[in-house]
Amino acid sequence: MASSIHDLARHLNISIGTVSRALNGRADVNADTRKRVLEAARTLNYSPNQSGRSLRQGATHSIAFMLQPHPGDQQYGEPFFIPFLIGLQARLAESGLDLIVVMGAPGDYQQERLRRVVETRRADAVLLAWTRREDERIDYLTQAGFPFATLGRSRSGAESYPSLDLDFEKAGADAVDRLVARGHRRIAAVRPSLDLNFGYLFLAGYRKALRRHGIEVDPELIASGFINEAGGYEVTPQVMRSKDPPTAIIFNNDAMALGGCKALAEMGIRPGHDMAVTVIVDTPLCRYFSPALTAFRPALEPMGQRLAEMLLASIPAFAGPEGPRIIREVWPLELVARDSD
Amino acid sequence: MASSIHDLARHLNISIGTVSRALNGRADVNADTRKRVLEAARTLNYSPNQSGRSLRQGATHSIAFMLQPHPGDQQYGEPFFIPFLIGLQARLAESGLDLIVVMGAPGDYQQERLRRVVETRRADAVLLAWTRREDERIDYLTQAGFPFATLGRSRSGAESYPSLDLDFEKAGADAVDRLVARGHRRIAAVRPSLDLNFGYLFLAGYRKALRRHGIEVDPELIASGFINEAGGYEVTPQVMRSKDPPTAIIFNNDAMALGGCKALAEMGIRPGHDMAVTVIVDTPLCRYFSPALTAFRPALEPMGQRLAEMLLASIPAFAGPEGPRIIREVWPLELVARDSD
DNA sequence: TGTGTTCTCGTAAACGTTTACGGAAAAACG
DNA sequence: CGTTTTTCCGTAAACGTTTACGAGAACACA
Repeated sequence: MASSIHDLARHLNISIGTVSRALNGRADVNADTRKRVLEAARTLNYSPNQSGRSLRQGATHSIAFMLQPHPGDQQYGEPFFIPFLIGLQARLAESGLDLIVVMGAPGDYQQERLRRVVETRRADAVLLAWTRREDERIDYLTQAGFPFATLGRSRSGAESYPSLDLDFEKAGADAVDRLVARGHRRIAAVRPSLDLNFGYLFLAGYRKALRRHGIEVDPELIASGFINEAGGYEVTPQVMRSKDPPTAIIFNNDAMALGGCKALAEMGIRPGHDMAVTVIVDTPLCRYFSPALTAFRPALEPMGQRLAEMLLASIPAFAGPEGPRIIREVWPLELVARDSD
Repeated sequence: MASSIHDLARHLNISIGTVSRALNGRADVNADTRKRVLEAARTLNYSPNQSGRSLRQGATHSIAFMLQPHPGDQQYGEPFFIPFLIGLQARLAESGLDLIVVMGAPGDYQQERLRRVVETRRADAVLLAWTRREDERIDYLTQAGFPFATLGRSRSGAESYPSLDLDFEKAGADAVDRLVARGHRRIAAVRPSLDLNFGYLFLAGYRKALRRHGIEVDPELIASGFINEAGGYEVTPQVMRSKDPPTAIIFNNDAMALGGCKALAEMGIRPGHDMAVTVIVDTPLCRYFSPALTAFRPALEPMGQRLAEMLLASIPAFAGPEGPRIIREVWPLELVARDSD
């Protein structure tokens, strides 16, 4: 059924060593022989068995992407990851790498699955998303000496790994700037309760910008909840109970924003009329919601491509001739003004 | 760094054969030895190298999911697949299988990528989505004798493979029934232009139900376009040009519905007031659109789980003691009544 | 005690590659 | 022509497993 390199060698009456060298583009093989080998490979429909290569080379030619669910989140950051995956996979495929997607039950934080991937050498490197402020996965991987990169920053691991993140701090500040310019002074912030790093960055930018405008940061206007619709629905009323309620709310997540808008609607408050609403990470949902939500949009597909590149550049086996490099980048979020503010 | 079975054997002063047998739960190993081996494996942090197992066993312990993009579709059926993937991966993980996600550039129909997966024996089986009426991928896989299952039916391959599909025919009919019951007689249908099988099924149900109600099927009320927002936006006006325009439109896809609603809005037609709108496959977008779109909802996560089960049941190596079975199922879509009809 | 059976384990081959090594032939050079 | 270099290829080991086979020991039974 499956033709092996032996079949090919027998068919050509040469040794398997030569066949392998010809196929792998090594220099020490006659040009004519190489041509014959390549041709025979095509007609015999031969392609090398991956398991064989992996075993011999000690490389699996695949990358594991750990899709990290949260407690209380049933959606896995739903619309966010698909375009990212598209870019990621496209770039990996260029280098002949496959993408293994690993998910887990919400709440286990995937340490177990991660260990399994690493210990069974199932992938040559892993990609982490939803980085936390202190991230034990990063500690584990650095300590194990396993190649990895992250989508998002963290305080763990001494920045000795490639990472690509969005500039949530600037987005938070930009959101405040825009609202202030439109006359708002009482601006609330709704963010995830977990120690997700982007939540901290967002809040830092929010605070900094308020201070820059001479506006006092009011703890009553800051709420945190589960990073999903229910979370937004639950905590948004908190900021409305302030004696001096906000005239604008910045949500750190699309799902929380949708839940928040539902809560607002039940209080008779209409986003875009009675309340300015801004969302930090744009998704299709923001666009189709009514009113369409002003949001900050990431370039997800290019991000996927770029992170794949960065990961590859950090691995000696895949890096170019100039050797492996650790690249860390922070990408901007682009304002998409719509009807909600 | 990585401990192999040899290290374990040396440490225990027994042969690697015994270690392997102990680890794999074979019968011919002393209970005491087995205990010692398992304990040592734990302390030495040993887990078997996947490439080694794969090579020896001729099985990769992974399943490839071919995410099929369409020409003109940049979204890869975006929100649809994430919950499906969650269920799929969860079930596969239970059996120790990894999930490889393969995407491709839109338009190439992925034959090339599929061949690569099959020929390099990168996965033990593949999973196809977006099945077409006549699907060359199915023909290729059956002819190659490669295990696979499909999300969706097809006319190809003589039904000799497991498949899980949604009952688009019944959904199409139910949608018509509901609209007729609400007094509509001029009901339009907007469907994808490609030979996607679910488009045929939907249209068949639509036609059948109309006839059952004694309503003539008017070709002017049926339009097809690219299965994305732009496609819906482009072709929806066609059905409005009829001398006797529709009072209701059934969209076969959420993205097309959104595009269609945009076109309607530009004509001053408000879904839910001047026009009843129904969508066959519900997504979060339908829920948050304004007006919220009445839609038929699939149970995506259970579907993922079930299809994984069905695929495993069809593979001798993974099937239970009663041997491999080909299972084909059709699941219902559940009506979610909202504000658009 | 002799024979047959059962338990348990070691030996070694095999899976399909890649690659270090060495050697024969050809080419280059004096 | 003799020597050195280059070109090309075959040999065989290695990667880490699993497993067929056989053998020794222990046991059961007559």
